[in-house]
Amino acid sequence: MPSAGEDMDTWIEQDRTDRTSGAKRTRTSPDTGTLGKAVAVLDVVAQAERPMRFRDLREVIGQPPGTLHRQVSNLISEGLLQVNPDQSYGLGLRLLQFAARAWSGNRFREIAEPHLAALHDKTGETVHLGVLSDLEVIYLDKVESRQAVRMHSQIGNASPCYCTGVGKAALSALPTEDVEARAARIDFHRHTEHTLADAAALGAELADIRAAGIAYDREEHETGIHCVAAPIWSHDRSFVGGISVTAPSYRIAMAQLEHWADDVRAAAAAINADIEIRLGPRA
Amino acid sequence: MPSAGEDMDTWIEQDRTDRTSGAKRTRTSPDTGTLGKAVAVLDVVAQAERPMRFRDLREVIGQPPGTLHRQVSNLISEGLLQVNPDQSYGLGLRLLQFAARAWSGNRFREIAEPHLAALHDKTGETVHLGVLSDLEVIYLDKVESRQAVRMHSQIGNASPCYCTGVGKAALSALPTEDVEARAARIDFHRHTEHTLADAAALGAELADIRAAGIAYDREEHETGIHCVAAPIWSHDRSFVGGISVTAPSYRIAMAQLEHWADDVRAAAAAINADIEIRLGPRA
DNA sequence: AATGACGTTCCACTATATGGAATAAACGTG
DNA sequence: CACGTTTATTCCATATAGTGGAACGTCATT
Repeated sequence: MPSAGEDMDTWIEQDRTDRTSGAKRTRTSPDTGTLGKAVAVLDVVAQAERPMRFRDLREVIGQPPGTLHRQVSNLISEGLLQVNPDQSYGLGLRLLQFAARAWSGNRFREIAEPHLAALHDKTGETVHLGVLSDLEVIYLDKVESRQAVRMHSQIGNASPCYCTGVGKAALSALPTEDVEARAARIDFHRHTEHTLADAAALGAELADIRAAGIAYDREEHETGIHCVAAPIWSHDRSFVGGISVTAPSYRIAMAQLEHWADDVRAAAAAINADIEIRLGPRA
Repeated sequence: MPSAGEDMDTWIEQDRTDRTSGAKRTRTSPDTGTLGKAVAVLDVVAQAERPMRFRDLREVIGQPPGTLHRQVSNLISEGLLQVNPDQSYGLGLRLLQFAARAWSGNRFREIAEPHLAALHDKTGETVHLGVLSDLEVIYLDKVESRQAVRMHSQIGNASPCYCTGVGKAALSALPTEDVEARAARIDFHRHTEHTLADAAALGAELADIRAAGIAYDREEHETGIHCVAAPIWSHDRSFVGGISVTAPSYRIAMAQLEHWADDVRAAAAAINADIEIRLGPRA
């Protein structure tokens, strides 16, 4: 049993007996066979900075040309991958379609939506909804004042859990053993001078957050941006996430964030109550 | 060679010698093996109206329990699928992450963006960017006045090509043989009383559109909504799409749309020029 | 025109997905 | 509350489907 990090998979066991016994398991998930290799390709294309052509892919993936070619062909046939006019690869449009459904079909998002809107009305600042996915927070929704900044710039994006309000709030909803297991795998990159430095600092911070029911991001991810956040969770904690009110520090003082804490906490509590009702044990 | 419909796959041939010789090929893509089965599962979950539990999936997919279970397990491990608290399946968050990248990394969208904004400034109405994907239009971007309507409600969504402005514009950029091949596969559902009834009507309409360089949707998809659209394309027509200005007919008269036609055509021409420069043969 | 790099196809081989059956867990019901 | 029934999960021999080396096109480069 490799790691006890994932507890949202209790229903379906995912670790199968490791056939390739001494194989290097870098980071990527318990053997998912052909599918795993396929999404590995997608991942490379998704993560890539510069345009990736066949040769570039080959270099990163390390598969022989014949094999890679077929994998890529299949992905293209399925619409998950595209060839740009300049023969570089891009993610396929089918992923957009899937995501549109994933988003609109997401029960958490649906339930949280009105509460986010209310919170935005009350504060006038940007409100986020995010859920924890392993070591990252994925933003599911966003309500903001000026539409100038595009919604898509955030939705679906992932940020580290240890330096965001939503991330720390989400972690605070997990049992400490679980947090410790995850923390051990975190690469604590120092984004700003306020970024938490290590697992110990995170653990201490989380204790405070649990006590208060509120998490602050004090410019820990991006200089000049801070936020108040509160945790939300499903009845069995298989999902944990959070909501936050984010603002630029030059305009909104820390004191103001603290003043909003009650509203944020209340909104989160309301969401949790709704979740309990609509997704609870006896839903 | 089964069908001449897909010409955006010339670079990578996707039809492999059919091992299962007399197999029924309903509609889904030329044998993509394990991957194909996996996305078939995703598709079922995505398309599903009611919540799908294991049993429901099994019924639709028609795979034996053991097999389906492993496929589902793998999808879950990869984050492409999730189990909701009520043990129904939903699309995974990883799809959101991929989509965020697919969107921000899309060259077409990137190039078109400023032109869409300009067109919106000029008209004050909602502007769309969509690309043709087989028989459907997938919306890549949207600029609208009131932010009340959520962006996500459209982005990534697919609409039929035969009853939307963008769709008809896109088709008009394809060679007639190609259009005919696709038209033969279209199910001409009568969304409104103005919806084109069959392939012949579509063909005639497309001739007009080609001549004018402008397509109208005269409440053909949704009653009370009409639009002006113009085609855009890549140098080799491997991608075709369109941009449109959409408005409710009660507020904006047809005459006004016709008045905007020149602007729409000009914007599309500008996008095409940009594409030629930045994605052209000698990019 | 010749060279070389890159991409694609082919086919014997074997790793991997398959599905039937057996097991376990959840569910409803008398 | 125990029973039968439905639904989900595990296991394993088998065969299918993915693999990768090598041979073949194809395009750019000198």
